[in-house]
Amino acid sequence: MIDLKLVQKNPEILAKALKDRHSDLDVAEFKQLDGHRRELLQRVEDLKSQRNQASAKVAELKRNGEDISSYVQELSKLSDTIKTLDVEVNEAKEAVHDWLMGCPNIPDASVPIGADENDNPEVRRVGSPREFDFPVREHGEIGESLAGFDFERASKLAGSRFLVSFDWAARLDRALINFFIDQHTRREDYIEVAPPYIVNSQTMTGTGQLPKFEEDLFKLREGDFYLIPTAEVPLTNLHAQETLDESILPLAYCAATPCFRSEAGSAGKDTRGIIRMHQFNKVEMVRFSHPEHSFEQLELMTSHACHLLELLELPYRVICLCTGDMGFGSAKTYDVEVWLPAQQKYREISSCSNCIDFQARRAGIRFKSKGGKANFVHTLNGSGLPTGRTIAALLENGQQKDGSVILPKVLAPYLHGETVIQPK
RNA sequence: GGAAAGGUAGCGAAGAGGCCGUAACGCGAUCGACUCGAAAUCGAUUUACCGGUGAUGAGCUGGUACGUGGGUUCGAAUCCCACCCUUUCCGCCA
Repeated sequence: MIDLKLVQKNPEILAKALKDRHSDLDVAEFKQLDGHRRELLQRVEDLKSQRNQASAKVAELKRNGEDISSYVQELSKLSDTIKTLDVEVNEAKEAVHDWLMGCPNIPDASVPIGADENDNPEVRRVGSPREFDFPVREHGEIGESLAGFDFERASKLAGSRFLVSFDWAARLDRALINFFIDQHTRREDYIEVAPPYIVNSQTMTGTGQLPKFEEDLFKLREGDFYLIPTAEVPLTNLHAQETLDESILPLAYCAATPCFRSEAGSAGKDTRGIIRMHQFNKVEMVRFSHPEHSFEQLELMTSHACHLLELLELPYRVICLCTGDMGFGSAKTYDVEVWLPAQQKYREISSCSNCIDFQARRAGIRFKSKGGKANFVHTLNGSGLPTGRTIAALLENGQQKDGSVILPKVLAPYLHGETVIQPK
């Protein structure tokens, strides 16, 4: 949620942000809703002030044993008026709140202005795509031919966009999780967390999945429960409604969890392979930062995702999402894209965002210095990394002419030394 | 799933229709006094949000909040209803 005060005092800032994002929201509508709310509020608060004064008088009279019946009748009328007006005030408040909850974050000044993914500038490119002297196969085919992926049985068990992994593929998934987590917790400053995979609607609202993007989520039939689409949701909400001591910032968490996404609206996209699944495993990084340092923290966190790809010897590039392509809650996002030889394209493997105070305000995550005033922290999140897309990249980039796949040496300790996947 | 107890400031906890919500009492935190310094002691300060005014500050001023949402009442932390959560016990279970 963006700052109410900011919209009231500087509506032109939000107007520009909405235009740059190609949003169809109109600040004029907010002005009208908020004006209405304030007008009603003033009226009802004035009446309540009258009632409070009168009530004190009634109490005093009653204590002295005097007759209060004449007051009671008049106050009854006043209370009825207040009750009616209170309903209107609540509706007006809700309208303003709903508008704000549906309003995206304001992009940082450093974010390039653009309409869609074609306007995302490349920040840097690392490693160079390998030259192949044989026809390159796509990862789904490689995985199936090496008896690691079983799409048919996955479809039988659950449906399309699911995967059953066997043998080396299942082991590789587990190895990558351990490798990523070890890097984050031993080399960097992340604290490993094992959060719930199911959260309630308040938690989903804190990070911005609700109320606007409910169709992207899997909702459980019983109770107020949703499957997490990313560990960003439980990790960021760990400190919801808390005031942190300033000295513990920056605070970093990572978690390996399955992620569940309905992929509504992506029919026909990435139907081959394992790029877009309803369920996949991912290690997520989340950082809580002092507002003054959050953009440095974004660079740092992005470098953590990139470092993993370097260790895995995968060519990648980093792009900066333009205003039109950025996610709802983000003020600035870097996407890290890994090279997929079969597609002859860089494809998103990590998305690192600084949400500034947007999520912190929704979830009530504050920090306080000694003797200072509480203020909202800045929250950041990034993939580091998803196992599925990483495996896809490893298979395509490591494929050999004889059908085998050579995996990077760095994974050897996690695979009992077996870094070559041989055809049976 | 059943039963009981509970949910009030940073923490513990009192209050049981108006005299009690910047909320008793205890702890903690911040500042000050005493001290060479510390401890102990003494004193002061210490909720958030939404309006009005003002400068998105200070100050002044009004309103709201006792788990959440309703109800009764001139008036609710207090009475009634529903729900959520916590703890303990029982049942079931990896």
